[in-house]
Amino acid sequence: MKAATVFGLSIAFECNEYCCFFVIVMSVVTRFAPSPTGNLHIGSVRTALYSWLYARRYQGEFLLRIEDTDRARSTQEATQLIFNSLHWLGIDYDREPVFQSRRFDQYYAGAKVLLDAGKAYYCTCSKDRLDALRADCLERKVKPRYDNKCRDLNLKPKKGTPATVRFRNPTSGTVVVEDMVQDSVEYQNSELDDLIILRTDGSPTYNFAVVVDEVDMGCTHVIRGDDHLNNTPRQINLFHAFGKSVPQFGHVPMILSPEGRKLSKRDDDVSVLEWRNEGYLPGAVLNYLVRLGWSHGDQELFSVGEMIEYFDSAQINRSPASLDPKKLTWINHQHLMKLTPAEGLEKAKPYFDNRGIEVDDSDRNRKIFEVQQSRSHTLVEFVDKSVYFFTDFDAYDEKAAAKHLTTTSRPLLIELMQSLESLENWSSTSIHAEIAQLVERHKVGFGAIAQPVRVALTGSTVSPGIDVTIELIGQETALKRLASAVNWIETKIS
RNA sequence: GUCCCCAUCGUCUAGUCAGGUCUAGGACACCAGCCUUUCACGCUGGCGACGGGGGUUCGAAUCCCCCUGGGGACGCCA
Repeated sequence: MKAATVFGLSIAFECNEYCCFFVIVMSVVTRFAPSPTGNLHIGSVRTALYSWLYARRYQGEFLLRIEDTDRARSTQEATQLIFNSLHWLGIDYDREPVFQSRRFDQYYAGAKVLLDAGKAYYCTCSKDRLDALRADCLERKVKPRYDNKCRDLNLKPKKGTPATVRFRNPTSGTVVVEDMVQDSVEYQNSELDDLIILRTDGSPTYNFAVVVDEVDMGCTHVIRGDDHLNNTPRQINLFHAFGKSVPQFGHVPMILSPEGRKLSKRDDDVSVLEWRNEGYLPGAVLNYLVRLGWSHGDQELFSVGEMIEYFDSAQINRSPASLDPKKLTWINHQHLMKLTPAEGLEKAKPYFDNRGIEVDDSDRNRKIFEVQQSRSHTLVEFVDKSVYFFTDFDAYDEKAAAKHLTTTSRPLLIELMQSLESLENWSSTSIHAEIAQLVERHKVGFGAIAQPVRVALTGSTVSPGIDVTIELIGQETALKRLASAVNWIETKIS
């Protein structure tokens, strides 16, 4: 569909038959507009996902806008974090990102249009006066709002005189937000006041900048957190003042911490990149996030393609959802189990690198992933559980060694070592046959030999099937570790 | 304080708009059992919810009102 987006217009002009089709293709434009002031947290990522899904679902465009008008709080690092997070998740955007900090000319121009039309005015009220006004309102237990002191003064401040520009909000009537998620929400204009659109330093305020941006970027659908719902009537009035059509809004509820509290931006555990570090798969993170507040019947597991195919704003929940790390882990496990060995190995590579272990794409390594994937919830867990295939462990698990590395198991280990030494066809099948014979000869249970061997080879009592574990550890290493175990038992006795 | 939003198992949710098929379904987690050479996977079963009160109706999780609880907004932050 990318190609259609790029070539849509020219094809549309050439071919009448497809014209109508491409009008639909070009109609949806959504956007994600984070402010670069810290971690990109989970709630933001989910609104980005919903916007992206919506655009992809309707073959529209998805745009990125960095809201960095607050120079004091915006950072380069945070901007990079946004790019990295989206890139890791595979949430791609269709045009170059828009930076609000580079669009001040457009905001001035927009303000001038309103000023010239008498829809905005200069205000010379000082910050102190405004603060006092607000404090007074709070004291009188009424909604804090500007008292319109400068509204009809027709001020023309000279250069150098500090003045803000305010929007002349309608004083009567209602504004109805027709919302894709919240249905229609009605506000009285009397509840709204004349918001500042340009600060004394000339910079635009949020509610004004976004309206100019939505218009310039041609956004048709604005999907964002419901903390913006109360801003929406002001923005709608602004759209009207510009004589522009109002985009379709969709206000999605926030995401709460597992304890049901508001997520804090400072919390590291709410950053998606942290989830990457913990070994979660981007597809699984998307799957988890999409189900948080949205559903498609009883389906729990979605590929990205399915999300796009089924995503539907009508099924977005109106109530906030709490994060459940255990369900994330389960979903990640499910996605991990669907990976082919080659894919799994490739995705695990960076995590092996972190531990200084080199893994190439060999048949053996693929098989290691294959036998571990149902036992691992995350890539980190997979790597942690597989190190003994690559490097020798430092020490036996104390309890495991005490229980299984004993004088009783010693002869069995020695005997197995002998049969493995002469084994020509090194495969789990033939290894299994050797163990089976041993078990038969000594009239013991399979576990009587499997557990001591497991401890000898892996250091602990947990591993995949013992035959395949032996195979994958390799003949040379297996014999070496078996010998060490026998020695260990001897030194323990003496 | 004012305005706005929300409310089904511990959690994510289906069901709510078009009231009956809901003694409320699924999933995660938890518990028990089966499978089994350990750990997992898998399978079977169990525990577990319509916040409260009024209406409307033959019938309410579903519609209306009130209460309670939670959240948001009310910035020269975004």
